[in-house]
Amino acid sequence: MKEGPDIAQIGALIGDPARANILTALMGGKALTATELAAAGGVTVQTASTHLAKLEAGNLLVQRKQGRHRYFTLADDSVGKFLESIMGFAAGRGHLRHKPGPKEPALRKARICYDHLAGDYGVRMLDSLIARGAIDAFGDGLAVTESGESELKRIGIDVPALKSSRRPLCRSCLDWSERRAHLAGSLGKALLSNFLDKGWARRTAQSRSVVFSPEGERQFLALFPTSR
Amino acid sequence: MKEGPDIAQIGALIGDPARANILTALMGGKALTATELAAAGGVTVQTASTHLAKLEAGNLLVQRKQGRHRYFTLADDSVGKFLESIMGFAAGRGHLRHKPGPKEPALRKARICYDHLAGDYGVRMLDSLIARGAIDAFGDGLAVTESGESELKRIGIDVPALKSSRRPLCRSCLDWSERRAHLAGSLGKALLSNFLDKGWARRTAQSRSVVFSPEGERQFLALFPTSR
DNA sequence: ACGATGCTTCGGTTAGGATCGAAGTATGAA
DNA sequence: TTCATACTTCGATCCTAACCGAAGCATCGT
Repeated sequence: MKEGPDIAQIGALIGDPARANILTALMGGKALTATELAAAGGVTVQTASTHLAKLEAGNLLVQRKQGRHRYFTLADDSVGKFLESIMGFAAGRGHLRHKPGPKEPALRKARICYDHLAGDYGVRMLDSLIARGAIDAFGDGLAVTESGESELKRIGIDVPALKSSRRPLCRSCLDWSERRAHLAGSLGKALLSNFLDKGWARRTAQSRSVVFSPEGERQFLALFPTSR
Repeated sequence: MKEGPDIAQIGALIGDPARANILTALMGGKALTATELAAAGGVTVQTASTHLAKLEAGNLLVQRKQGRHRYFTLADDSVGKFLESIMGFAAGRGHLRHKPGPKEPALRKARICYDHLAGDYGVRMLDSLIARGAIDAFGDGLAVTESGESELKRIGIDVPALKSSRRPLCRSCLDWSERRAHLAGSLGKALLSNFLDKGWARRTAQSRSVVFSPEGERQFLALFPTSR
């Protein structure tokens, strides 16, 4: 009858629309204040405050006080991974929004998934890396090949340094819009940072979408050609 | 503001205790009737009926009419995979039941995770297969080696036949009680079926736990020794 | 045809929780 | 010190949805 962990608690936390919107907003990876999250959730600050307290009690969020602001972030990347998996599941089952907003196309093209690149461009990047043999796809898992390591070095990614971190180097992450895998893990994070540092793309203030500059887009597409 | 798929709908479905218990019961992999699920959820049949209708509308369940019975199962193995991931997350965050029931130890030792073996024994089996080189662990992914293929053949598993199915041969599945990976995928399913067919173990009627016979346990432990 | 079983639908009750206005606390700026 | 901003807590309202009793279908056995 009552077996295993209590999934109802977590489900209930995600089940409220305001909280779901708050969590979705935090998937952008940026720390946001309570007021910003209230706007994201479509509720007043009082209401948002209680929601944030509940999410924090449920260990989904952590807060960092800074002056009179309180910045909230997802508790760790396992939460982000977890939420993205729900989104993938939801998208695959037709649990889509009634009204796809104007920002939808931009989101499908390129967006941030916790700390790495997702959307069409994210999928394209991983496909391209696999096609050229820089990354080996082994069942569910991914691994950088030797040739891939030197290739990434040319782009400006120090793979051995990334390996030393406790976090997995490569992980595949199911993309809710494309329904295919994109690259997560410390390498995925490093690649996105790389693009942002080079000025190829920038994060938008309000949304999770990533906007490429014309030149950046050209470079990106040249670097990661489609095999077909 | 409103970006991406609607995770709130799914969260709400899982968020009700009765529904969560129903889903947990169905993780056993067996098709269950509405009446049985009512008992699992701790509610009357009327209430369970409305819950089941909602879960079906949310594409989490499918029903199969058979005479005057209606058998419910999880919609497909992606639902099982998804739910197990929530359980893993919940277990890791201390969202455990207040009262660990008397069946808990049995569940931790060996239980069914949708269609394959989980718990201590499930983890032990995968560890042992990896340690002897029958399965290669490659980042997140798993793959059967050539020597593993012939070894499994001796046990009675036809790996090439399993490969022909669309379903992945090996997948790692995070175990909520052990917090480590066990073997899922068509191979995981085949191994469990194999043990059941041989009479080494049997599924229990009410619970997800798997009970080994004394002789079956001896055989299993001999076949999958711990490396330490 | 008849009753028994399995399940669903209807109606009405109840409880939990989401919500916001208003007041209270903390931090920073002037 | 005084005011403004950021956030939380309190109190009260309101609404959804979970729940069960009772009645209604559907299917099986005899």
